[in-house]
Amino acid sequence: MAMTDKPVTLKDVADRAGVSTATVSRCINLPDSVRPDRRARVEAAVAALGYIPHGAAKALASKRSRMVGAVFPRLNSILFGSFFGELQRRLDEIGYLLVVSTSGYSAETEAEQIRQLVSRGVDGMVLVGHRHAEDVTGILARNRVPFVVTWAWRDGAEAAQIGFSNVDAMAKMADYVAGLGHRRIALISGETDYNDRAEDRLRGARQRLEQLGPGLPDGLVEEVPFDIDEGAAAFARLMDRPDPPTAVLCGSDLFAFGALREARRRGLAVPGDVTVTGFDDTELAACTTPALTTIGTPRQLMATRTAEALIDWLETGRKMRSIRLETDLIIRESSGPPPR
Amino acid sequence: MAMTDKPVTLKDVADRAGVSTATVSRCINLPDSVRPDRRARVEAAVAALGYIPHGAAKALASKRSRMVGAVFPRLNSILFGSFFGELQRRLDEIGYLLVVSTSGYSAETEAEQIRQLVSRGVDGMVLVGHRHAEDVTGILARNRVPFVVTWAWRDGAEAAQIGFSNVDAMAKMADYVAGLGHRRIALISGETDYNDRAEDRLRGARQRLEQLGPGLPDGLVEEVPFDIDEGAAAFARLMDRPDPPTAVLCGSDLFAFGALREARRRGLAVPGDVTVTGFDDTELAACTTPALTTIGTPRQLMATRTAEALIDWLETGRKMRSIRLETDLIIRESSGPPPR
DNA sequence: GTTCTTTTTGTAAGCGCTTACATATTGAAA
DNA sequence: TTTCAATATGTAAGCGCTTACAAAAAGAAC
Repeated sequence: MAMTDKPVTLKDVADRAGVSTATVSRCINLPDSVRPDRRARVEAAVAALGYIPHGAAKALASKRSRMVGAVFPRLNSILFGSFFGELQRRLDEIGYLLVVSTSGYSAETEAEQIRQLVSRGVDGMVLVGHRHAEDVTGILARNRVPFVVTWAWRDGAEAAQIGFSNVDAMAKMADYVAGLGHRRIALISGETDYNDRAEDRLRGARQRLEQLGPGLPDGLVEEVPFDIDEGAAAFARLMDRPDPPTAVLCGSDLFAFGALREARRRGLAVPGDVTVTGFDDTELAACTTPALTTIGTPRQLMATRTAEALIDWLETGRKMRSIRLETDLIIRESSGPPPR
Repeated sequence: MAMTDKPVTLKDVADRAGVSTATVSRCINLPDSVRPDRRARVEAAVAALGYIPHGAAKALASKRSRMVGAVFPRLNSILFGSFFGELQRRLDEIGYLLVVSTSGYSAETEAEQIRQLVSRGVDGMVLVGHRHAEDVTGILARNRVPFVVTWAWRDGAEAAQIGFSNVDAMAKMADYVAGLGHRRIALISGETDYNDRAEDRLRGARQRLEQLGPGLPDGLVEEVPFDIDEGAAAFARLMDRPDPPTAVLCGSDLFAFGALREARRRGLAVPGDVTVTGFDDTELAACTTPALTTIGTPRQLMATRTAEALIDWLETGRKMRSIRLETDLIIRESSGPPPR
């Protein structure tokens, strides 16, 4: 295949095809602008030499990398997996590469990662939530990197957003559980520092429960890191109270899985003794025993729309418009009336 | 901050600090080679201007992108999540960026994606399994892109590998289940086309079961796509047979989750009526009812070692040596003696 | 102070590609 | 044919950085 020992360049192709480098470049980027016979010659040369374009050179010359960056809190969890996978797939289809990094739920780290990605020359970015370190929007603006906020929704937000209202979603769940007759309702929440999704969910539950009567006293709110075992431990603490709740809302399916495990360990029936609900409707929510009542979040749709809208923005230069998506209350088996 | 409207370049920093571009470059890449006073001036200029290096230019000039590529079958599943997340985290620590794409379990697509990543200039690659399209190793070799194979182990393989033996792992499970007294044992396997992990697991089970007596007749092997629902359906087909198995080995926890769900739907007790085992020990294997007996795969360790060894290879130029990792049989509640 | 070595800095030539702009070719109309 | 517009191609100037190499400065030894 390769004639020489060094990587094949555009120039090599041009020489072999007997045309200028400009023509080869056009064959690749604007094929219609070169006459068919020449194009055929060039394509033959490309194939014969096994030419692979040099992305960095391309990016440098064209000032576009066709890379989109994303910073997620974590990757090693079922939470972001489906969103991320779909996002990657869609971007790939449109010819963009997704580069991803993680913030570990720290605003500092997130800012650092964003800087990294900007330095790598991403054309656009996908962020999670509205809350970020001070300088983030500045950096993004100064470097003209369009970005979308996902997983959240704020009315009238300046930033482009494709997401759902965490407040409303959790309120919906609170509504349902209170409607079942529960009067002592607890919440296992993710840590709310620099996490506006967790904060919104907490607020949604609290507002609605206060409105409906039961309220949500501080003692019944456990704020813990996103993790199954933490969920289990938080559930244990709640049930060890002198006045344990009859329903435990979880800010994440992850917590609910832990809670279910702990309930089983203690011989507590769900929902007979205590109702447990999740949030996210992850792949496995339907597989637990009992199957989990939870909030369905439109992760796949959110990913698809994000990819499409962001790329459109990048290609046309016209700022995308935000899209508000809806969540669903999914009632399975883990919820029921309080024990009497 | 920024004085002009355009992105800040090395030259801008150099002008402001009153030094040459070479000196600025050195401040960034070999800080020790420039005198402290000048370095301070440069650093001040960098800070004042908010300079962010241009990755593409850097890559073009230095012929190193500090990017590592990875192609996974899928991303939107719990299977690769923990491996991937850890890999990303480790690479980031060492200053490398992970760019990832998916093959959808197709060799064609995988080759395409690898070409893409090579074109993007990745310095190294992480692949899953040993089986790839024809030209893959050629492309990688010609472009001098070192790569590691993960999730699998082949004695004497030429490629660098960090993984475990899927054959041995599944044999271990077969051993255990046969030892429990089962004589009709079925297997729900992932599709084996272009998937040597699934193939190895199938082979491991078959070899060992033949050796031990029960054997693994074709009728008791369901080969389906990696998916919970497919697992449930396969389990249903197996149990609908006139002579249903007393134990169902699953080639993935995913299948097992589906099987458990279907068993519950049918009122089958696990393990009373039928034993179900998984593979991978995903986060949730301990949370199902009954908790899943499965094979623990060293995903985190594999990720850590992969990152370290690959980067070492890239930096020193000395080919890394392969590392064989071990799997564990994890016995929980979903397995027991056959009904009598 | 000299002289010679060592360290620090600057100069400038690319890295592989895109893209104005200039030039050449084509084909239709006259 | 000739003429002119339209189209296709080539020329060459960068894109922002790294890095030989050359030049200058600093330090050591005398």
